[in-house]
Amino acid sequence: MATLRDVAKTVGLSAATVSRALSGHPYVDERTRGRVVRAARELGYRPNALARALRVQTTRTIGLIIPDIHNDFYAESATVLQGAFEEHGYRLILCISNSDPAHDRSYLRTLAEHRVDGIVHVPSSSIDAHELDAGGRRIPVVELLRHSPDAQFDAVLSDDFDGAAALTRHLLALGHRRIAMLTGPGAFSTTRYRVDGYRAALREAGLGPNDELVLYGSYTPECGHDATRAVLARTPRPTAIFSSGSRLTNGVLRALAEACVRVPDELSLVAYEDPEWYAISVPPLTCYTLPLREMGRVAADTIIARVAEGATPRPPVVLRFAGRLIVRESTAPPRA
Amino acid sequence: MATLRDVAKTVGLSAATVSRALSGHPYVDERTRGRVVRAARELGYRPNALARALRVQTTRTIGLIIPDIHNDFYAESATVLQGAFEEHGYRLILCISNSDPAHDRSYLRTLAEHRVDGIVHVPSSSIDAHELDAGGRRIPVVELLRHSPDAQFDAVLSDDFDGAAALTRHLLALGHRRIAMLTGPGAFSTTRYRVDGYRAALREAGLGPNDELVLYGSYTPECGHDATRAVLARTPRPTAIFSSGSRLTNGVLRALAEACVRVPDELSLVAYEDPEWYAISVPPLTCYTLPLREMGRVAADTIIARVAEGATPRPPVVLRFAGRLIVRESTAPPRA
DNA sequence: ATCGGTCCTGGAAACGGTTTCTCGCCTGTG
DNA sequence: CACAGGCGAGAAACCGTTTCCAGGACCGAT
Repeated sequence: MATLRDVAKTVGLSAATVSRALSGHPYVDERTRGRVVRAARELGYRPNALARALRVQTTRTIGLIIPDIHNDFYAESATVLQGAFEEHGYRLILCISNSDPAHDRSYLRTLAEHRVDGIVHVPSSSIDAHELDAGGRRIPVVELLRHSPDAQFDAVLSDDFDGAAALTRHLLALGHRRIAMLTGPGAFSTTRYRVDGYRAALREAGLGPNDELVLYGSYTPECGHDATRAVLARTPRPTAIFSSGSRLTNGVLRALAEACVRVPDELSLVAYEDPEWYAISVPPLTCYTLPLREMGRVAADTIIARVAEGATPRPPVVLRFAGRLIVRESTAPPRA
Repeated sequence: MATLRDVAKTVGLSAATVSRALSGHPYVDERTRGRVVRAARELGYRPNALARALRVQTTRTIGLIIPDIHNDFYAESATVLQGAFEEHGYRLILCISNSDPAHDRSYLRTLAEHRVDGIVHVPSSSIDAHELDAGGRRIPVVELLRHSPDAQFDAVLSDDFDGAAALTRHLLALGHRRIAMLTGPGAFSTTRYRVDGYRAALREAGLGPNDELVLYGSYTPECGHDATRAVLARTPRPTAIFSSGSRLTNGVLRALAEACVRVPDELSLVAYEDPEWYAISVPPLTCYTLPLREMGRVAADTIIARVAEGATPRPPVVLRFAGRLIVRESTAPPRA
């Protein structure tokens, strides 16, 4: 077995003393401690984290729910968060929701049942706050990147409105007027803000809202591919495409290559996010990059602070991080 | 609080009955069950997974340790595994080791302390089998993609030898003779097998082992970039590059673009793995793709079977999956 | 000699579920 | 009427820790 009691038995001490000896408690004789640690090692004793957590009512574990592990966007966040938690002695449980509200809720429930101390959530659904009640107290939640506005959670967001507006303005300044926007589900706050930013930029330029050029879908390469084909078939054909996610961009490029449309000569392309391969794409892509590392760190600090302060009610804080436009070679003035 | 006993108190029953009512036990009056579930819902009762696990001595949780979440290779494995576990009612705890042996071991220990029922491991170090003793029994482990040969674990591997040989033969058949190989740490089994495959293909072609053309590093874009610059500086310059990992490939392409080396006119490029962007790269990359989905599923089935059969000792099985050469447009006969 | 601290150690009660054992009740049967 | 057996429910033990409460030993001060 090798439980605490087994160790206690072999050294002829009580479980209490063994526990104290191993957890560095003062008031335990150094020779006794030596005997205990030696016996523990020999028996291959490994503490049971479950039992400990049950007793001390804290797991030092934080749950992270992200929609998609293939998206650099979220992969990067996960990496940063994990590093930050490690520094503070927290473990990370990573869940992948595939942007499915049912999965989303199910993971939330699971994490609550496992009594994680806190949750960092990239929501794919709006959630009932009381789903998070567990063992009497409310589990602290920090929302990352996406926002469920009615629920009163802390949030660390990017300024999607500004980002989309910046990309659109860049195209407008080059002279583009028919700009197709490819984006994800309208249910996500990110999608809505980006579309709003796009519209606002058009309005600034005195253009009416051409909502027939906004194509909603899911953030997958297939969707980007199909939407691009649809865009290319339009008459008059748009002179620029705004891809609202890196996996969409993948499909966009494939469709453009299939149709032998040259970028930026025949069509300009701007994209949200900046995964590794944007810079080495041919041509390198003009994009809007987010300070993901910083955002991840802030999210980690926020949730850790919330956990530490306990149930003290404090109004939620919402932070928005500005990104940066990177002009590369996928944009040029329209030809015609 | 909302514990089981609280529910019991409000409906005037014993904790035992409430437990039975909620877990679908027979021999509990249907009207009683109704009252219990109603009360549980009203009180917001949420079972404590820790307490349950402590009692029933199983967590229905499986740990997965991967080196790098940014690598499509592992991201895909994680996705497949998660899906498979979900079907069988297992949860997944995902740990990212960054290919650091210290992290690797630390996660192994953490997972053991949390009494996961099994572990799927992409090893970054050779591990002591007895590190996995926990609560008396040995936690089952399945190794994925990489192999620690001395430890007696089940393993689901790709045939790295064959893959590297296939890519090298493809280049040789086109007439290449000076083929540089860019690869990761020599400590990984994957790296060693791939280098062996490369050497074997050269030997078949009657070429001596030109080990000065094998550049070891780490599987990062920076490393690919720097190694490529080093390769380009060699005289005579190699006519082809073999990139042994997708993040390496990223750096290779960037370095080639900076040096204005055209692919495949001036230099051919083959790459291991096949992430989404290989096909839309310019030119699309010739590569060796692995049946990741299938491998993930087999790994999941294997670990679940091991968990189910308990401590029954059974000799470890090692499976190797063959991949497939995909010839795209990054390879051509050498010019000179 | 008594008292009041430190310094060690042990007993026992949690933590929140599950499971075994037991027991009473009811019904049907010989 | 005695009895077997199925059903429903409760008491108590258990999982492996931590921690509160006590108590004994030892020391110096009163």
